[in-house]
Amino acid sequence: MMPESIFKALSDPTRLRCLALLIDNHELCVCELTHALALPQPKISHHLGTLRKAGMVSDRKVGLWIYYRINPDLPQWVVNVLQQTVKGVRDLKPFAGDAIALSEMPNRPGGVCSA
Amino acid sequence: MMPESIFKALSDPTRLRCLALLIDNHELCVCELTHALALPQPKISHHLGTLRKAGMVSDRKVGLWIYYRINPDLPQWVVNVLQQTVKGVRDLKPFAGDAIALSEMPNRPGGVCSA
DNA sequence: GCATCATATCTATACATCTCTATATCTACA
DNA sequence: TGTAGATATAGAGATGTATAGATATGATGC
Repeated sequence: MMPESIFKALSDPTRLRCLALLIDNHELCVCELTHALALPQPKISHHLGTLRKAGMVSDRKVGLWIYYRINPDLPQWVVNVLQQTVKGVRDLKPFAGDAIALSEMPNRPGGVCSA
Repeated sequence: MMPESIFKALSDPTRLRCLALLIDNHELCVCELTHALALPQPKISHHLGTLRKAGMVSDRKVGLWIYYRINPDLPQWVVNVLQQTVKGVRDLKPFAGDAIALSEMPNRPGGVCSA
C-alpha cells in the first residue's frame, strides 16, 4: 500500500468527513453517513467504494444495511495519522456538525452501541 | 487551512519524498533535493512551490541557494501527521534510498549541520 | 559587463477526478 | 410473485492536476 495512495484517499472532503465519523463511531451504515453529512446517497456510496478499494475501510453486510468501519488490518502508522487528524479537526467547521447530525438522527439501525 | 488541502499536498510521491527528507534534515536546498531524489530540477522546484502555496514548507534565500524547511507555523496536528508518516515509511522503497543519496552527495552547500 | 549557476515560471498536452442523474442489484416482507 | 427500501454502479460533463520543455529571473565571479 503506497503512502501517497493513503493521502489521495484522504484528500477529498467527503471521504475525510466519513473517516472522521468512523474513527469515533467504530461502525456506521451508509444511511447513517448519508444523514450525518447531508449529501446524496450515491455520492456517499461512491466515496465509500473509493475508500474500500484503497484499503482504508472494510464493510459488513447485515440484512438491508452495509456497515463500514476503519479497516482493522491498516498499518499502525496509518491509524496514527487518522487519529492525529481527527484530533486536530474534530472541533472544526464541517466535522463537528457531522457528529451532531449523526447523534440526532432518528431511527438509527442496530450498531449504535459500537457492538 | 483546509485539512483536505493538506492531504492533497501529501498525495504526490515527489512531494512526500521531499517532506520526508525535510522532516529528518530540518533544512535543505533545491539542489540537495534534486540530487537525493534524482529528478529534474524544474519538477522539484514546481512541487516545492506547491508545498509552499499549501503552507507546508517555508523558504529562505542565501546567495544562490534557496533553503526549504517544514513550515514552523504548521498546526501541531499536521506536524504529528508528518512525523507519524515518516516513522511509518522511512525504511520503505524510495524513502530509504533518498536519505542515502542525500548523505552521499558531494559538495553539499552550507546547511549540513542543521544550523 | 558577460558568462554561469540555481531556481522559478509559463505553456501545452495528457490524464485523473468529482459530481450528477439515472438505473441496476439485492434483501426483506406480504 | 411483487413491492419497497438500502445500496451500488454506469455514463456524461466539467474541473483539476501532473508532466515536460522552454524560457525568464537573479545572484555570483571574472
